[in-house]
This record gives sequence, structure tokens and C-alpha cells, in this order.
Amino acid sequence: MSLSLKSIAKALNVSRTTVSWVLAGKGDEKKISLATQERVLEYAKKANYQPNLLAKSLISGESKTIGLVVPSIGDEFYAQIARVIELKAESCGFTLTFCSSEADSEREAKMIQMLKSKMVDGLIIAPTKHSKREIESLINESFPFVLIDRFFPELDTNYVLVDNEGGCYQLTKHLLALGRKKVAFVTTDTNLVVMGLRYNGYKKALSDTKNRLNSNLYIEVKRSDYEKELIKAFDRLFHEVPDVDGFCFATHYLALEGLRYFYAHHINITKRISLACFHGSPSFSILAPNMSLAIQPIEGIGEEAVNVLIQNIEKKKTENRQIVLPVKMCFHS
Amino acid sequence: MSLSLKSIAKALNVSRTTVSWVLAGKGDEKKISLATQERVLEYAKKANYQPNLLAKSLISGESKTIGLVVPSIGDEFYAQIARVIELKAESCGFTLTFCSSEADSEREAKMIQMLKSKMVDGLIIAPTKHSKREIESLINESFPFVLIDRFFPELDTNYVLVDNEGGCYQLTKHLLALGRKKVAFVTTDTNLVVMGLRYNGYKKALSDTKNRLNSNLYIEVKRSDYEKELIKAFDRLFHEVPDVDGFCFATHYLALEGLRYFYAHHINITKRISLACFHGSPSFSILAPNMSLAIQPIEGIGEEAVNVLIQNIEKKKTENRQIVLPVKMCFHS
DNA sequence: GCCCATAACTTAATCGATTAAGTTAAAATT
DNA sequence: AATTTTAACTTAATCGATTAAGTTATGGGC
Repeated sequence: MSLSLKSIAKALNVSRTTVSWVLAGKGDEKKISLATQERVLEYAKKANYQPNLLAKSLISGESKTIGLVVPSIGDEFYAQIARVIELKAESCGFTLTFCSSEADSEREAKMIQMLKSKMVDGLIIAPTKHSKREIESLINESFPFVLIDRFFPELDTNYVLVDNEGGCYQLTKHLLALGRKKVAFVTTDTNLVVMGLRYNGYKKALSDTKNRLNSNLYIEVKRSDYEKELIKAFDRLFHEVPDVDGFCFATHYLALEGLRYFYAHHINITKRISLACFHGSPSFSILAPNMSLAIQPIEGIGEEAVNVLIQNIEKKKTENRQIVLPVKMCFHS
Repeated sequence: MSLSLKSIAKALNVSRTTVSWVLAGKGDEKKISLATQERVLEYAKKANYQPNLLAKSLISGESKTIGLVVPSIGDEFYAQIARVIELKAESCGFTLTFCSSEADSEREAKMIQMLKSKMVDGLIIAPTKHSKREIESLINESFPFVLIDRFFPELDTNYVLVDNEGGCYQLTKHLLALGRKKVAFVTTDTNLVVMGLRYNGYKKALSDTKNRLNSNLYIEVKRSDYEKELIKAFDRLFHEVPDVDGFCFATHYLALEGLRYFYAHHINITKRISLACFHGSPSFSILAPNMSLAIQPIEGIGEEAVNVLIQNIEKKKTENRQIVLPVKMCFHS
């Protein structure tokens, strides 16, 4: 269908090698006459020749493609990460193929397998909670990869994370410093290590300020159907602890549902309670200008992930790198 | 590095052909002895053989990969579209490679070229305004592709759109039916055909109800730096037409900035004005529960795009299909 | 005992590129 | 004039798979 080196060679009555050399810019080096070089270049341009990169990859053993595996590309956070990764990867000559695991580790395993079969040069993965197995086998094959957003403390891998614990620690401390006494922590998916870290930050802030941990102030909702779950949990919370006066949300989507609840119940989110959230969303500055935020450095995560991965791809060796980026604190009263 | 057909063949002392047939499930058909079949299958399983799909694609001429080109994968709307497309494509045996054009037609042309070089079987493109050239050349090469979200009326291509004009027509009519007299239309990027269609819907609703078009009520902001642009435009609007009582936003991100303005200026968005927006965003139901919406059928767009594209890929022929999906109206008072 | 069918493979070409290792004819050197 | 160099190519192997077209050896039929 599309024209190949071979067909150019045939048309010009020269060998494939000659054409290959000229188009690769090695014409002079390989002592191809100027006349021939011009003939080849002109023909290639006129016919709009584009090399088949699959063939090239087959030989070179590198596809210049990175596989990105995230729970869902439809998620605002991962979509923005994907954008940064794409731009950074492109500047290094790589394109991106992505797969959404839909938070299903079997699906994830299949996608990783597929990407490897398509000969991606490396993977950037935001793993699901049960994908330790798959990650271990990547380690065994010493296939280049970097984890982002989530990790496995017991595995020695590359990863790029943010300071989950520190972020929630600072947010909680800020709420307490504002004079709040009963600060609730709202979280989900607690078998994810990073969620545990966020909770640790909350707990540490409490104990550092001699506040007692109150289990009634701990709200955990299941990931699926979290909207309704949260309403139920909040109804109970406001019944059990009517004078709750602060909220630290572990994720932006929980915070959005929390805000929906506060608005629906006419709860004064300036006077009666203070708010904080790990990461944010554009609408928060309108909905709750006073909410304090620990913003994840999306650019940094993406760029570091690509950096680490490409280093790993290029010099097969290299030790694993564990990067923890600081969050950007935005305090409000 | 990773083991190949060849190495399996060598290890078992059979020919590559035999191994290939057995692994392709053609063992019986090709009369390979059961003993050999078992030996091959067992070895392949133990060694975790995975075929090199690049090599397979080189032969078959199909990569089972679709290229997705959108202005930005970081954009909520395109991210969600991408998710749907990925799921649908996967169910048809395709994976997705994506590129963000960053609304730059030169960049877009480069990305399309790259994707074609990587031998994607087809493209799904949300084109930028100046990419007509590139699209035309795809037509000339009869390369399979589908446009989404945007299109070129003068080109005969596949496309999947939503009813832009009808959506804005109904939204505007609704605002007028609520008794609003001075409804503003807020838009951007007017050289995009679909933005023109949305404006047409607005104008048609006005003329159908014998309302006069008032150029003071037409707000157009540049795409870049639209946040500040919108503030300036609104300042002017409220000065020139203090009794403006309705707003129809052409996009969700304009509406969000509009809401930011209303909140900042304590403008009563229930009594003093009525709101409408083409498409929506999760926070709108909290920020402006009364805002009427014309929701784009994201699932439908993605699924139809994949359907049309795959049909196009599989039977090289086929006429172009032009699909316009209805929007889902959510009226509020 | 001869011929043919069939089981059970193997050889070699192919996809589209790259590249090490030739080849040939003309020019330069001795 | 004989030998070496060099310019300007070409041949053929290779990447990892697929597949059309052979090739054996064995068994059955007559």
C-alpha cells in the first residue's frame, strides 16, 4: 500500500541500501554521489515517503514508545498527569500508548502484557492495590518501569510520589491551629498504601498537638458508590458529633461530595467548620475559597517519571530511584 | 533479549514453522503430532513466551492500534472521551495511542504523521481549526479516520458530532420561556465551526420568539487567557446592560469562570438571572443547581466513533458516515 | 513389489527496514 | 605498467514472525 524503501529503490534502479543511507542522512559518509542523493531525496519527497517505524523498531529493538497504565484516563488527575507525561516524553522522542486498568488488577496485568508485546520501551504505572504480583514479575525480567502516585513499600522499584503524609499532617495542623477541636478525616480505599500515609499525617498532627484520636471522626467510604456512602456517613457523623468543626478530605472527589452535602444542608463552611483537602479541583476556589489545600505537583510527577524511566531505558543498569516530591500548601482561614 | 519463536524452535529442535503453527492453534489442522504440540505448548508456557506484535504487524499489515488525536488529553471532556474510546476499542481488540495537538495544527500534522509511521490502523481526531489541509491529505490517501467533536462542513469525511445548534437553541428558548428578556451568549474560538453552530442555535431561538439580537449581549473571549478576558467582558456587559437577566454559555469552562464572577460579585443566580450551558461539569449541580444544561453523550460519541472507524478499517470501502447525536437536555428553573 | 496418499514435518520467501561485508571500475601511486 | 586506493555502489543477513511450497518416511491398496 504505502510506498517502501524497496519500491523507491526499484523505481530509481538503485539498491535499498543506497536509498536507506541517503534518507538516513549518511549519503556523504557512505560516499553516495550527489546526483544519486538528489534523485533519491527528490523522489522520496515527491512521493511523501514515510518510513515504517515498526520495521525500524524490529531491527533496533526500541519502539520509542512508552506505555502508561492508570486506573482511569477519564479521571481528572490522571488525565492531567498523562498530558504532562506526553509532553515530556515527546520532547525526548517518545510517544505514549495508554491503558486504563479500571482499578482491576487482572485487567492491568493483561494490559501490561499487551504493551510489552507491542514492544513499548518502558512503562509508567499507577498500580492498583493488588498488582504487586505483576510488578514483581516486571522486576524479575528487569523491564524498565516507574510507579507513580502509588507504590509498594516492600518492593524495590523506581517510583515518583508526593509527600502524602506530610501534606495531610500540615493540613490537619493548620485546621487545629485555626482553633478547630473536632476535625474529621474523610477517606476511602484504605488498603492503598498512600491513603494510609495520608491518615498517618492526620494522626500525627493530632498527637503532636495533644489531641485525642476520636474514632467517631474517622469517615471511611467505599470507593464504589462513594456519593451515597458519604451522605450516609455524614448523616451519622453530624448526629454523633454535632459539634464537628473541621474536615480533612483525603481526595478531591470526596471533598466535592462533602461540599455538596454542606451546601445541601446549609452548613456554614466559613464559620461553623474549616476545611482542608489533599489535592484540589478548579471549582473549589469558588465553592469553598477557605478550604486549605495540599496541591500535588502534577508537572513534577510527570516529568520526573519520564526522566527516571528514560534513564532506566537508556542505560540498562542504574539503581532504582525513589522520588518523593513536596506538595504545594495553600492555607486559608 | 526476550525469547522468540526462533529460540523456542532451536531449543526443541523443530522448525520455526512448527512452533508458529502450534502456538497459533493450527496444530491439528497442520497435522502436527500431539507429542510435538505438547512439547511446544509446555515450553512456551514455562518460558512465558509472548509474541512480538511488531513482527506480526509487519506481516499482517495491521497493528490493531488506533491513534487518538485531541487538543489536550488533560481536558476533562477529551479525557472522558478517551476513556470511552479506549474501552470500546479494547472490546474490539484494539489499543490506543494518543497525542495532544495542543490546538496547534502544525503539531497536529506532525503527530498524525508519526502515528501513521507507527502504522496505526486508523485515527480518531478532534481537529484544530486549521487542520483542514492535513485532513484533506488523509482523504487523498484514503486513510481510515473519523472526526469527533469538530468537523469541516466542506469536506466529505466520517464524523461523530452532537447537535450543537439544537442544544443551544433549546437552552436559549428555555431561558426565554422562563421570562428572561436579555439573554447573553458567551462563547470563544468562533472560527471553530461548532461554536458557530451553537451561536446559530442561540440566534434562532431569539428570532423564533421575536426577540431582537443585541450585539451588547454577545460575549466572545479569546481562548488563551480566557479567565481574565471573561472578567473584562463581564465588567463591560454589566455596565452596558445592567439588567441582563440570562446567560447561555457555549462551553463548560466558560460557565465555570462565569460562575466565579457571579459568586465574586454576589450576583443572585437564582432570582436576578437564569443560566444555561452547553455541556456541564460535576461541580455545576452544587454551584448553580438551576443552570440548565445540554449534556453531550460522551459514551455515544466514543462508541460511535470506534464503530465507524473499525468498519472503515475492516472493509476498506464504505461510504463516509456523518453522525449527529442528540444532546441530553436538563432543564431547571 | 510398486504406487500413491498422508502424516509430520522443513525450507525458504516475505513484511520494511538496517548494516556488515562484498564488488567493480576508475583514479592515484609507485 | 602494475598495484593500491577510493568512489560508488550492491549482496545478503538480520530483526521476529507467517505461510506457500516443498520434503521425507510410513502405511495402505492393488
